[in-house]
Amino acid sequence: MSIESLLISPESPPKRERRKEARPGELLDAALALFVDKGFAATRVEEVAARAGVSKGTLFLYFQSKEDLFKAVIRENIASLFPTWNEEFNSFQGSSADMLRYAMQTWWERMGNTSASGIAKLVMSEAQNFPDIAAYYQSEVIRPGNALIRQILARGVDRGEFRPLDLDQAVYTVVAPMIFLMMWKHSMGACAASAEIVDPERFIHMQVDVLLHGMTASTHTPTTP
Amino acid sequence: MSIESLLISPESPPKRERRKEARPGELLDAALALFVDKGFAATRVEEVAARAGVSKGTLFLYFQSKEDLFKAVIRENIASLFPTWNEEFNSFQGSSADMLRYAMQTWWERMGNTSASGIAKLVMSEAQNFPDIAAYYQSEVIRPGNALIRQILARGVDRGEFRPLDLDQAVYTVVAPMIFLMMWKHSMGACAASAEIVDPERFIHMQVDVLLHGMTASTHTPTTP
Amino acid sequence: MSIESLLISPESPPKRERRKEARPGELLDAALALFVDKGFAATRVEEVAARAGVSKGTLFLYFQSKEDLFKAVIRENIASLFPTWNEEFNSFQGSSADMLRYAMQTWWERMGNTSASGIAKLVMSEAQNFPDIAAYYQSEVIRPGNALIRQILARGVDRGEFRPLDLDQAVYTVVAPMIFLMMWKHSMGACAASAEIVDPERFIHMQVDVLLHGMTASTHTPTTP
Amino acid sequence: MSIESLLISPESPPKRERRKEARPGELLDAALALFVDKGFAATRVEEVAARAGVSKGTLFLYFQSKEDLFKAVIRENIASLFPTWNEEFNSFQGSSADMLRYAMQTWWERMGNTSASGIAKLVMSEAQNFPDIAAYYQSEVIRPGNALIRQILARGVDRGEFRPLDLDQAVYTVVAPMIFLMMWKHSMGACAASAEIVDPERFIHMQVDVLLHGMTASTHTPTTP
DNA sequence: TATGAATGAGTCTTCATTCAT
DNA sequence: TATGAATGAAGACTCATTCAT
Repeated sequence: MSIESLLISPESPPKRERRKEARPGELLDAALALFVDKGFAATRVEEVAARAGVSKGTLFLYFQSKEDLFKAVIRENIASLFPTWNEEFNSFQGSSADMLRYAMQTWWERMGNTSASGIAKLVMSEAQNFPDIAAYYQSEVIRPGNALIRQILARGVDRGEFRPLDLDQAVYTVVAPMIFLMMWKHSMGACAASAEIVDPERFIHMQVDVLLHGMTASTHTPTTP
Repeated sequence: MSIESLLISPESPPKRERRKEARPGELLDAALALFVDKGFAATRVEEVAARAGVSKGTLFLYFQSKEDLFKAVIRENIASLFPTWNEEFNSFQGSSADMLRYAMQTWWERMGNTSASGIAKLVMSEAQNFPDIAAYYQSEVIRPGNALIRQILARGVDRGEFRPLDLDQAVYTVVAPMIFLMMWKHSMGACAASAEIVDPERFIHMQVDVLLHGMTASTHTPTTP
Repeated sequence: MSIESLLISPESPPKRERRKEARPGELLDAALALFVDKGFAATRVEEVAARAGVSKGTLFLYFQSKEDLFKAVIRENIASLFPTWNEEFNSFQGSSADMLRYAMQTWWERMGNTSASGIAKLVMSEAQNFPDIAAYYQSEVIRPGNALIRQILARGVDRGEFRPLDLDQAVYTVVAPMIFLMMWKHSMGACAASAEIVDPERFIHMQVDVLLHGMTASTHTPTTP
Repeated sequence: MSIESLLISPESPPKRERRKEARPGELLDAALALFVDKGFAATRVEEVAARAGVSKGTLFLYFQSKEDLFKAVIRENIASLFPTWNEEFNSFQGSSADMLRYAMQTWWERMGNTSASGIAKLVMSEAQNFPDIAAYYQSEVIRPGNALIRQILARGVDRGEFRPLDLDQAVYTVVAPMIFLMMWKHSMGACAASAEIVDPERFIHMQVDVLLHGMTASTHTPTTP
């Protein structure tokens, strides 16, 4: 869909184009979009192929089966998330509060707002039917993700910026709202009818606000029986 | 079926009457379990029928189609949650902190820990394919649920127990972790491989703790740019 | 295709007839005919179903897969051959020459002239692709068949009717022409063009004649270097 | 196509000339091996091409279709057998018994033991699906082959070495065991499980022995009703 | 000529749905 | 009502064949 292609050529779309390198990526993109949109089962391989601009048979040139395609979609879109992220946080300068706020905003920008959030939805929806994908996601996304958050919280506690916390659980305090937000975007949030649209910016702002209030060192705990 | 049921019962239900009324319910139960477990598409109607102890044909006597069954499952299991809940909270005596804590614990006991949490998973997973179900869920569950939480928070703010809050957003501060917890239970949490099991009790305890800390009136807000 | 069905009823062929017991047999018959005629690969399951008067789906109600159907066809048509045969020969009265002649004629009547000969063709044609079928055929047909022939020859030798023979090999002296005859019938013999049609009666007559001549005790062996 | 090939090369074999002429032969060899091994339908053209060391597309440069390739395989491997054979037997010196023995041994050496036996298997297995191939085989192999055998038998009868025979049928007395042997080698004989392996040498030895015994002139015929 | 990416008609197989009993 | 045999539309996948390079 380059500009030229819109201007020139009423001729014809070149058929039987040979683009071996590009194909898998195009198919993966098409599959991601459709799987996220309609779910794995409700997406026909022919649709994926069509969206990628190729025929059904071509898809099977690159992926052994529909399941194989599914797994490739997940893997492809998960792989490169954490390496860069980890670095960033290792060299972070500033308060732990800022760090946490930055983490959550960044999370949204780089995952929630991209197709990666579709992956999260997909994996959670289909985890039961694809245990190996679930395990893979667990080790490649959840574990490192949690570790990252935990690091931030530990830093805050160490520096006396946050009060002492049960880190194992505190991690979910950050993770849960973010995952909720991503899921929501791809389920209820995508239904036009929904009046209660969740605005990510405001949502995150509030979550951060409450979290930081709640974690900040203070003398008294609210009444607990 | 039992001998007694054949002997006693004066104005007795007719003998071979094999609980006609119960059938739809049994089918709905079976369908709920299987849909939650395997997803809508991966569940065969024959499995549902088998689990309910009837034949495939019988299922179609009560439900026009598989989709119809799906919608009935959702509707059936959503319906009656809030009436009783609302009452309970209208007459609640005690601090708003306790009220919030109670709300979240109750939520888990009555939804998270029951098949109702399966519904949430189901609806979120299939929302795209069943927009009317999503809309229905929105109006029957999400809206009243949010209203309930909002009420609690408003009470806390009014009474000066909580600091002033943007209630529209604050609601999600409570809702997000609970929905996350239910989703998790039915996706990643159900995969044996998962080492990072989330313990609901501890999870909720921590969430409440941080929330109350974070919402409780205090003089200084943590650094916000 | 009974006579009545041709006379009466211009009404309509009853659709959706329920004949659970009859179905597998009808399908097996249809499959046998088509497999023998066109080979396994060239036969479409839909053809089999159509020939059996049912729909494609019905076939899969009774057989898990096309391969499964193939194996069932073989098994079904092989099973009951030898039990009755063995008895017959155990109680045979008469010369061993007559016995051998009877064996070969009977072989043709009961196998060669029936669909069972199609099985032989089928098994030999597809043995490579279905090793387990080949093994099954080996143990259920070839081994008992050879044993039967061997018994007859041994009897002849014992009684001094035949000259001493290397029985292991002599068996093939009887078996080879019969198997050739069955194969021929279903391959070259079925092609109209073929001028050299093999007439089973005369073929067997000659084979028996030469065999008996050749096996009959005599003093001199023809020149062997 | 190289520049050199246009410039140099007086009568020299051009350098990069990759044996154009050899290609079809290599493909035919590969096809023969695979067709014999797996059957026509179960062999993919890509496998044939790979085995011949060329690409799939190249195969279609030389053969219009898979069927065309099949027919070429048969034709190619049948053609030149009989010319040399006929000569040999026209000038044979020695007893007709020796001649027959020699014929059968030679048959095995030059057909049974070579890929030509695979052709027989192939043709018999697929005769139904390729009637023209069957007809061709009939006229190019079976008719001349039978004629050859018939000639030998006639010679024996003429010379008084064999007893008078119905030659039309007697021919099969020789042909049947040989064809059986070839078929067996490529079907049951190729299945490892098979304990009853037929040893060609001993098999032929016995067949010849019985045939010669059976055909040799003698006064009495065994009891025939 | 040779390649191998691309095609799409053809098949097997599944499963929601129907309907005769 | 209840059954479950039968149906057939739909979908995954294969592979002979084509064609741009």
